[in-house]
Amino acid sequence: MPERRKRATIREVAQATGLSPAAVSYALRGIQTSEETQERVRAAADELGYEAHPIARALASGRTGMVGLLCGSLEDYWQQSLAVGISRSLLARDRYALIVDAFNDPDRELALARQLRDQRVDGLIVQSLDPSAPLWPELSESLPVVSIGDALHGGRSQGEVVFDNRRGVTLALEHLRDLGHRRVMVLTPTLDSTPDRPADVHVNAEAERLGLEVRVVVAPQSLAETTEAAVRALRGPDRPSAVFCFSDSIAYGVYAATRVLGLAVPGDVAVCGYDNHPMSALLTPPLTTVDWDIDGIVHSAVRLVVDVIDGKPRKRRVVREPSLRVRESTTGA
Amino acid sequence: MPERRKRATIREVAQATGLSPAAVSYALRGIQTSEETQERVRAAADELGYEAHPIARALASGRTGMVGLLCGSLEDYWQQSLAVGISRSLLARDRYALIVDAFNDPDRELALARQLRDQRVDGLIVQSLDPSAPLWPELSESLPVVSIGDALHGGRSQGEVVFDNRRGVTLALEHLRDLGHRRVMVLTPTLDSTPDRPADVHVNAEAERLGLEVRVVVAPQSLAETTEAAVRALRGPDRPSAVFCFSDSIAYGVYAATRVLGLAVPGDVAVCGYDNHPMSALLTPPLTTVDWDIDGIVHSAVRLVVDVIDGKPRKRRVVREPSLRVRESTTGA
DNA sequence: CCGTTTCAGTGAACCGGTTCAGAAGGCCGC
DNA sequence: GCGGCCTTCTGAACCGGTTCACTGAAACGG
Repeated sequence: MPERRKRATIREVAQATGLSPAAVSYALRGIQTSEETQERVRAAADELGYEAHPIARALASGRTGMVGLLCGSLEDYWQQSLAVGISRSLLARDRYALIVDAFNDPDRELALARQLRDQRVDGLIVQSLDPSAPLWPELSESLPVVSIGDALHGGRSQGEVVFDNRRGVTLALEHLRDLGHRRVMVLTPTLDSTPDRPADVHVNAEAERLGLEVRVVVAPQSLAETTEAAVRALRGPDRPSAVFCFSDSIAYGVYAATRVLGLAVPGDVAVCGYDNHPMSALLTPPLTTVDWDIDGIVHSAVRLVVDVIDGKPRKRRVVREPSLRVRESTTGA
Repeated sequence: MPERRKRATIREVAQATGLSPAAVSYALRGIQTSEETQERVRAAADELGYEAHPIARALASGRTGMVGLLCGSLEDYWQQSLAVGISRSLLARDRYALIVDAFNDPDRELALARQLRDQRVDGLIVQSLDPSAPLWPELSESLPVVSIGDALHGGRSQGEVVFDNRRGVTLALEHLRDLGHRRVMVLTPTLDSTPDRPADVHVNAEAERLGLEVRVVVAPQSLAETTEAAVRALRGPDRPSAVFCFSDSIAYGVYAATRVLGLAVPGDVAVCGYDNHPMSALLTPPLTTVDWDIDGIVHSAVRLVVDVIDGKPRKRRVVREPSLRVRESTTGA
């Protein structure tokens, strides 16, 4: 085990400048001291190679400079991008992200939330699997919690970045209707308990409004299973003329199914996705999909949590609107 | 700003049990105390809702339980998967990853490495942009450093997970030769300073050995530019019969180029990638590519760094071998 | 039976900052 | 000339654990 080089402490800087440790502490943070003293302290600190010890600072001040990021599942491209973006964005604000993955297990999610609190993160960004869990209100009282995707029920969390999924559904279905489709199949990850994608309710309402005949089908997790399910659904004589998938990866399964069945996209069946995965532009044909502006979401979430941590009053709730990326999987070449 | 609920300290547990704080500290870690005392202490701790304070522990013991992960660029799918995997793997060992992104800037990389050291991470996993930087030897002396992808020059880092890229090149080129190709174009991200993908040197040597005529072309960063470059390269009369891309995303650009030019894959031109991005199996046609077993790499790196931190003697160097995923982009349907 | 180990537990120092109450000095107005 | 206020700085407590040197007692060995 390598030996850590001993670094200068604040007391040594104090000794070098003839000041008290307290004065040095203040001076280094630029408060409660004269310009001249600050200058002198900085010089001495540089001289000695002094660097603040974040751990000691955290213990004394109660803030760690770390923000917990609790993800439902990092398997998911979407959450992965979010995690990476948030990590970068926090770093730009001199904070670190502690990224943690619940592996799609709500129990584990709650355990990890506690664990992060015990790690003394300054705040928490969470895209919850189970926003109604009783832990959230409790947690929100002891540290700033910002939720992404859906408000945490019951707890008045300190911030929310909400996706307007209804708008996303509307965009996709209107697009399909405008292209003349009447019979649309909707493939959704799960029907219930995906609070951020309330497919069943809103899809049916919108379909009614637009005069569409929809059939909602649950897609399994894996690509292979999704492909099978799509093959079954597209084989019958009452094949829909368009498929709306509630995630791009489901759409990939549909693409695979069309290959199996020898169907042309969009000639025999139009396909519309949800997420705008970068890969979706590269498929043959490129996939029409609902785009979510990840950067904007990241920015909102980080800004919310940081402002709450810093005690700045902030708008508590940000709603992000999706847009539709129209490509050839619905319009043809 | 929400008020943090005050939690029980070790001294309160000591008071409750009539022991000294030191005894409680020992008992909770199961050392230096009798079974019976440990039991009593645990009971009292549960009673009081005591949870260890990681920050205080870190300050006193000098270990934070955090491992820094320094990535060259999280833009890259490859590094993103690695980061996510490492983060999960560390979590499973009760440690946290501090993920940090250098945005492809070697200077920033070094600054971040220092910053992580100052954050007192217990160890560092790094996929360096610049393994020859003079900082590495210095850093390796003050904390465990494990490099992924290429050994850190000069510094005897505490561990290395090395990719056998030569083997990857060999696999791909042999595969193409076996299919009868003679004129192969190689698309590589950059010629120099990609130590983990020493394309130019080894490609030429292997091509010679296999009797292939290769042309090495540098692919730009973005997909659009890559597509343009590929269009230019594939348009001329001396079009190669196969393209070997040093990353799957470059291959995506080649796919786009073949669409522009109306070329059939693999009929007019066979394409082989490198990385085995999950999406590559979904393209039309599915992409033949060199696969790297990310889980294995993750596991090796985490194991190395954790063992060094824990002072366990370990094999210092692990070499990972790639395998070839043969799909239709070279063999046809 | 007495000297030597081992074991369980104690007290105090320590990790390296922050923060609070208070003191010294300078400046102000009256 | 004096009370009051502001600025700058100090001393000491504190954050909440860990660890080291040491003690008393029990176990052990010859």
